[in-house]
Amino acid sequence: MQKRVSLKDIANKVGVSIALVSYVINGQEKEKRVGAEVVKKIREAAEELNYQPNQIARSLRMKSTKTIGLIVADIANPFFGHLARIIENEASNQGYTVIFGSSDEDQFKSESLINTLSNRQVDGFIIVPTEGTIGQIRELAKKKTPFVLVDRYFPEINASHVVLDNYRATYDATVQLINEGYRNISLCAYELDLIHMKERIRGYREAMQYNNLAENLHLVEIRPEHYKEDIGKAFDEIVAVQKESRALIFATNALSVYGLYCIQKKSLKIPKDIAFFGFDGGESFDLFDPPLSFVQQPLEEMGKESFNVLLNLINGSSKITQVMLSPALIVRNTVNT
Amino acid sequence: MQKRVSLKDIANKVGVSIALVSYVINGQEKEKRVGAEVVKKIREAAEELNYQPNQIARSLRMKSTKTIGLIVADIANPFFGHLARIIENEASNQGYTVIFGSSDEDQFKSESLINTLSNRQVDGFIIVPTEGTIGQIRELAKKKTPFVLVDRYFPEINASHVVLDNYRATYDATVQLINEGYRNISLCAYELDLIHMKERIRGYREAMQYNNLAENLHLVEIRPEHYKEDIGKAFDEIVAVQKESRALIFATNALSVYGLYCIQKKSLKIPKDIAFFGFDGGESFDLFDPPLSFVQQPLEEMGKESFNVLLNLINGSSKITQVMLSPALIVRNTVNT
DNA sequence: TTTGATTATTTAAACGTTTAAGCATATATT
DNA sequence: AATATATGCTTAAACGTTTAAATAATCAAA
Repeated sequence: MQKRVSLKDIANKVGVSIALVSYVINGQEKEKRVGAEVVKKIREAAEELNYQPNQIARSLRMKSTKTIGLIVADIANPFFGHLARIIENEASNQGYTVIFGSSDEDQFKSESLINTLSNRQVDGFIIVPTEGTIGQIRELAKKKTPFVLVDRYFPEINASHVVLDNYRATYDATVQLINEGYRNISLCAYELDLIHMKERIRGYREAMQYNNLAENLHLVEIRPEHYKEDIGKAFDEIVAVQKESRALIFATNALSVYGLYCIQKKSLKIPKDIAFFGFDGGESFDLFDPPLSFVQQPLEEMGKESFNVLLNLINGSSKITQVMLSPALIVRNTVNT
Repeated sequence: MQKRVSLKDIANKVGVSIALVSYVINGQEKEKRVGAEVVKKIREAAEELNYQPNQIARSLRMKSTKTIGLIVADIANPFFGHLARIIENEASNQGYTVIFGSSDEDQFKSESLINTLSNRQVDGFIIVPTEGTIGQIRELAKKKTPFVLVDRYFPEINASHVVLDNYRATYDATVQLINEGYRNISLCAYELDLIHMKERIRGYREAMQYNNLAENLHLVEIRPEHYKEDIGKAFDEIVAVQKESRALIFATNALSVYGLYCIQKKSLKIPKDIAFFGFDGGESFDLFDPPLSFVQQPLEEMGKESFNVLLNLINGSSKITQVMLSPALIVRNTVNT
């Protein structure tokens, strides 16, 4: 790394003090009444030396890094990748950069990430919180660190969040299937103590109950670490027990994709043998023949909104903003079409 | 943001100088001969006040931020998302954090990203370079900024890189299809002035020539901004002209996925009507019936290797390391199976 | 011709670290 | 007893900015 040029270098070259150079570089030559001649010389010297400000020094002095920390479950997961991309764009438009980390749904990794990023003095966090991290989030709130939770949140904590209306997502999907004539509708969800999952389960459950299908309620709870095994078992059971009017709703994208894989393996046809309702888009859903139905999350809104809420907090607002975004049903493989 | 505790706070509490506290915090109490009693007091105070070092201040002083900049084409693209994830892990293991940015294959965004991250004093870069950015890369080299190019590189620049053996990837895929008995083999690639694409095209071309199929050579060049239109046209042409023994190789994942979409739309059956060879894995390839063949990139190696090469450069090595990784063919939908 | 205001510039502290150098004091060596 | 060495701690500069305050120079008003 070659030595970078600093304000001092410009000051020396022009023969003025560092302060003047700083004023000019920051466009404060008017307020600070810098002489026209000097302004010109400083500008030229900066240009000539190709001066680039040292953000680290500036951050130290200003106590603001113009950097946010983004903690997702896994950046390799396209859902979070997309979200990250949208947040990155929004941040960049506002002069912020993003440091990211993947928690892997592990509370210890989450804790270590929060610490690392805090020590790097990020101005705020956007966090997809993981099971068991409620204490960490509480701690952030206690320290008055600006942060926004996305995708999931803790109802016990009064903090800003931007999430999907998960209840409505599965409720609507279930009703859609009921309207299409299905009766044996199962929901495949993670066994997870996080509100978004609980809500998705509740949406399904209530939709079934309100439509007098309580006795057909069939909730398949999948252990995240054994999802392949558990989904496999669930299929065996469904195929053995339900003989007709079968439909399957998946509560996450990963579950949907592996579910599809099983459906293929068992040579079941969608929607003839079993109807399918996935979560989040994905290339496979379009490629299927016929294309598959799924719950679509408003990712763009989710990303933009979460950054903007965070920005407000960073700028000193203490208003807590809780946003619940509406899902959209992309309905395609109905028996009727 | 609550005021964070600094070395000074600890020093005041214990009643010693800041220097002593720094020594103890950094585990230098032996070398710097700090009294046992004082060490204990400082440790206790640090614990009690929950001291967390300010990395920004440390960075300024040490001229090292323990941060790297990662510039990919698009973090939302699962290929880059995975790569980012692997790099993130590797970096984290070595005490580094990652600031990322997506260039969108746009040279101006790339330039602005490089500048922003440089000003944030990243210790080095991992870059997936974009068309037209050779000047920016040259500039980095000139300034002796540590960097590693991944996925693509510029043969004109003597710098470290970690890439796939792209020539072999398409060469092997082509030969595989020839061995399966296909004769009318087309390659669908981007019209792009980047070495990885050129090499993929060359691999296909030479495989055809060496097997006396030069007259069947059919290269479909897709304009990145009009890929849907161009792929559509290509299909019309292929279906119209080639009547039998048809096979299609795609030079990137995105092309593969949209290609699949077209194949579905045209109700072509794989491999009966047309054989398929994709690039990079992807959930859809497994879900297809029968599962699809593709060229697999050693992502794990690519990520780890690129970070380690970068780390060497950061640590002062001036050795240029150029790594070419071998692709693997995942062969599945052959006519023979 | 002093005073006051205006204009242009410098000084210096601060942000939170790290670390070389200096300064006491105690202990060991001759 | 004088000197050398070891021990324990402090001082202060440095990293590259920002910015309030001080200073100096110029000019206008009285």
